[in-house]
Amino acid sequence: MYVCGPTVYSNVHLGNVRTFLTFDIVYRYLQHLGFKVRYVRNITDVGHLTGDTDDGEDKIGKKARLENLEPMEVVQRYTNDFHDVMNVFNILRPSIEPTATGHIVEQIESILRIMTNGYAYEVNGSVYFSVRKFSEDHPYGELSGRKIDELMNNTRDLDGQSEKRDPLDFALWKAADSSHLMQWPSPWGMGFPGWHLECSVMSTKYLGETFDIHGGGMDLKFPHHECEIAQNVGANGGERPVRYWMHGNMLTVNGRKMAKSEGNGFTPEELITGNHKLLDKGYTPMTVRFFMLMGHYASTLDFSNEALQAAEKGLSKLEKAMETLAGLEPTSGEAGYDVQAFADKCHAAMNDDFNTPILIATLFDGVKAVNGAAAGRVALSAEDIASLKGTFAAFLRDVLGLQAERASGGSEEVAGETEALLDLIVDMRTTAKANKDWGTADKIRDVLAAHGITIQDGKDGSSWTRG
RNA sequence: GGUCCGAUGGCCGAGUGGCUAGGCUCAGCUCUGCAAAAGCUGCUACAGCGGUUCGAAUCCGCUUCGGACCUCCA
Repeated sequence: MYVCGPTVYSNVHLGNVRTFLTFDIVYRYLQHLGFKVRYVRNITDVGHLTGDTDDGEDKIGKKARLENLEPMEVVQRYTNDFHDVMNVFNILRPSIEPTATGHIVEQIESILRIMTNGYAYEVNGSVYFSVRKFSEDHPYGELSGRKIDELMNNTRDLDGQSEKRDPLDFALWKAADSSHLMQWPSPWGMGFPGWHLECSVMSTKYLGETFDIHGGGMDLKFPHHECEIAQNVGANGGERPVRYWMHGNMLTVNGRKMAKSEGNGFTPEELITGNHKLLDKGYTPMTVRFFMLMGHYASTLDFSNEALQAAEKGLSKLEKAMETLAGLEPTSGEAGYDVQAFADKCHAAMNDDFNTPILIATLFDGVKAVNGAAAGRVALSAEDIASLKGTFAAFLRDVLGLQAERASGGSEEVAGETEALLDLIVDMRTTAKANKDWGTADKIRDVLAAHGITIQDGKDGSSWTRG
């Protein structure tokens, strides 16, 4: 599986996170099913232009110039940021994370093959892919459902400044003047590779000329992925280098795509701290992850405080059920629960195009059974409980990647002491309750609540939980 | 302007011809010293109009509104 990774010239925002989360789920589920997955996700560290015009500047080069940094300092900074964010959201690392600058040689070789096949031409030290020529021999626009003639008629900028023969052509190699911070020698002089090329070259190198899954954001479908196909076919022949294309849909804010240019993006940090004008409060990374998984990856997902709060409550319900399940004792009786059907439904949900909303709905069905068992309404055998534990662990933890939130701060010893103290306090409150000293009992509960500790009175005594 | 997609209850969001999605919210009830948690019940959802069909949220047409892409975007 190949997924288009980030261009590391600025901090990632939540919209970016959604896409990588989508493919994290694919990766996790395929592994759960027992597939050996080679997951390649690139880092774009050169070649991504700020525009498609000939004076378009390299995004990383521009950032480096503006901040007076080495381009590789920019790359390192935002690559680190990207990795940090992926870790925060519990998104697994890919098997291979190649960079564009690490594959300049392969890119030049690929360009030479495309030129040999007659689909590219050189102008003033730059090399362009000829879409018109390519389309005479192969389909172009198949993936995004576009037709060459329509594209020709609807090209926006028609000013004749371009050295391209055709507005649809795209750069494989761009000549660089001495002011460019990033440039490499090539058969056509000093320059740097075009953006689309790196993905073609790296996917082919690590996954072969034909591979199973190619993912990326919906906004990359055209032209990026269309160009990738053309380059692969133009260099290696064949017709369809990718068996399955998967596109994650956009995260929207007030119905509009979250994008840097719209100024409506949240950084993960702003979301967690709640430090943003559109946010009522902060949310934990797992709440955000759960929120995103409540929608199907192919649908747009609208961001809102209400939706985040719903996710927070829902996830909490699941987590509580996990705790309940851990301490559940086997019972015998009539009203049982079909744990096998439950597991089967979980698989069926994911088998249907990674339908995480259905999976979550199914998990809530399991929650009902767990709570029912805890209340003595549902009878579960030891085998049933073991099965439920296995299914929840597999789907909630492994597939959905929702890990238990850890109490913040403190070493394990301190945490242990805190727990002992809390147990003592709750015990004292139970004594107060037994003496009908409601004032003391309520005061203890209120003060602990102010510190994020919730006390619950059950029929078998009181217990406390964080958060 | 072109291409494509979408419109589901108070909110989010699944579902593609007949069967309760689910979560959250709100109200009532059970339990409880009071809460919380858990449970039960309800808030009579499928943008509008027409068509196909025994039957349409689901298929077809039109209308209205929204979005994405066509330029860099996850």
